[in-house]
Amino acid sequence: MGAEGGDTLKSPPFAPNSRAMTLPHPNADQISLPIVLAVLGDPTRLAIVRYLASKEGVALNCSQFLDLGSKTNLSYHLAKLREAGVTRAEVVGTNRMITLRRADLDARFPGLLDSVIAAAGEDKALPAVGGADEIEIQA
Amino acid sequence: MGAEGGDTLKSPPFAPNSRAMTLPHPNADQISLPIVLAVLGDPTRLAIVRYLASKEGVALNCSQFLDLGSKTNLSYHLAKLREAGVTRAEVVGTNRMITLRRADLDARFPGLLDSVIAAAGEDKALPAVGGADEIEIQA
DNA sequence: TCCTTAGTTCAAAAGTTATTGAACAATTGG
DNA sequence: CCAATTGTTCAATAACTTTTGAACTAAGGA
Repeated sequence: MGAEGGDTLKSPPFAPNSRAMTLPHPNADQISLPIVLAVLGDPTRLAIVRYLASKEGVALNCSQFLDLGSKTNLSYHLAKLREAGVTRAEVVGTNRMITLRRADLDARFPGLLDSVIAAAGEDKALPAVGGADEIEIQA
Repeated sequence: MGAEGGDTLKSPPFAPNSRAMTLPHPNADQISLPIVLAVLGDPTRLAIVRYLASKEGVALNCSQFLDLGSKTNLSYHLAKLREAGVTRAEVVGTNRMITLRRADLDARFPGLLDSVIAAAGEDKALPAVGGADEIEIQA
């Protein structure tokens, strides 16, 4: 991945967050540029971000991305995105409702997310989330 | 690095370019977003790009970056940047004159380079060329 | 309660990337 | 020509990252 991304799936260096119910996220000022770039530099994760951007305002659960990989593999990639500060995951029952951290990213790295999303939209080589059965749950 | 970057230091999938005198570069339409992001997601390479941006218009040779790593290591990172299409390296004598491929990057990914450079400029954790990162030991 | 759905964790295997030093090649200045 | 300068290549190794399946937890519905 390049930039050292911390522990991934180990004891969080982030918020207090004990006794599970929320997942660890960096706060805005802890978001690192090289880590964000490295995390976005993976086609699966870039495809996740592109899809999230295309549904902005809607919180999606992990199963929405099953076209992009196995359940286990998505769990891994979604954790990377969350730990890098690119996405936020809110626990709702057995679901993780996932959103882009647009405001935080725009504040830290103005223009970056927009240019990445626009360019990703043009990228024919990226894997895509197929337009089949979509169960969107409103925020 | 994430995105599959091709062979690196092997037979070029790019231009004809036989019998060394020019180095292999992708042309603009071959530049891939995930590969560029993955390549920029390394602190050393991001520092190289930041420094190139700070000297835009000037072609720098590899030795300029020696603060960021060993000669061999820089050769490796500069090859990655070149192969991803982020930089151009022109052979001039024993030197490789290195420039940012700003026009090509702006054409392919509008706004991306500017936002990365601006954000990298704010990043206190990145290694620096001008000695800002150096620990000076007194005699 | 039992079953299903949603997602995580673990450990192993595979694959990639980064770093190193020694050896090399090409150019240029003395 | 010789030596210095510039940078590449090679092979080894270290250090990650990604992918996988099996086992697991937690919540919610029948």
